[in-house]
Amino acid sequence: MSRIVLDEVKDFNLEHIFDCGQCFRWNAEDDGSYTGVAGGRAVNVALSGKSLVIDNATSDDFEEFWRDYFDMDTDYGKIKDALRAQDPVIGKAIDEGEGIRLLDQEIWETIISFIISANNNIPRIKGCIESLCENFGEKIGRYRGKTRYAFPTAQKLASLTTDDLVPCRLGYRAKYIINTAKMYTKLGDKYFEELKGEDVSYEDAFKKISQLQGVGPKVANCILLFSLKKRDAFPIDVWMKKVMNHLYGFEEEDVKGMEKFASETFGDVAGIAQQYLFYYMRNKALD
DNA sequence: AGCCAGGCCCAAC
DNA sequence: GTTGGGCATGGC
Repeated sequence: MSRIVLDEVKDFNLEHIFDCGQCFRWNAEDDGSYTGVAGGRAVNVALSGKSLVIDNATSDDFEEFWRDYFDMDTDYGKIKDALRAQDPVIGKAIDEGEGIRLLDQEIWETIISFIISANNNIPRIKGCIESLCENFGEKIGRYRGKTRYAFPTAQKLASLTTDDLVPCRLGYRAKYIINTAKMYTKLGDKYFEELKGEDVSYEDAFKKISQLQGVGPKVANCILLFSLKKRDAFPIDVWMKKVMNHLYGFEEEDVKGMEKFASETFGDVAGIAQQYLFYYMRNKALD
């Protein structure tokens, strides 16, 4: 079984990366490593000292997929310094989740995952997604004692009815998923992939993604941030409302004010700031 | 037991 | 353009 090792990894903490709410298919092992599936590849990721070990991956896999997935070519140290310099308050949130990185996730999977996330809790979101994969995803093979499945394709989900999705316990989201699958296959992969481009603005991508059923402002911002490389996207959910109230004194209903503040203070890396803040609020026992 | 969860849709202002 | 009720399901 192949594995690859990267030395001298910086600004990289597995718990911070996988537990900051951006992804749902990674699970911690007893030894602190994480096992998950992305890009149709099942791997285990471990950090030993400053070395990142990706098990069940080749160097070709790394160059083709994992390098971008883990955003290895971005200097988070520089971003964190800039955020601290810009705002005195965010430092303690950064301290709490200093090893967060924004994963570059697949668009289709991210769209569906965050439609499922609406008015839902994280353990149940993960369960729904795994169920979707086991029922309708392509079998990848056995790895570490379990059969692993890819995320189901848009074509596959577009061919289903809400009755087919009953075992996944998606509730009222099932029809959104099927309608969005149909819309996605109609528009085509390319339509969405192009939204990743630096020449596509946040506003343009936001409007296009918001056409999908089940995608409101919050979900759209998550899709933009986690799969369309729009690092200025600043998703505001109930946890963000809490932390923005706690750290900055915003009224929890003042979403507009929070967005304005984020844009003015954190600028084109507002989404990265958002990740530190979200992680801080969810994991830190507040005073 | 009852409130809540990474909100959205849709109708009614 | 904004506001509010309704919403499947199950975690805690």
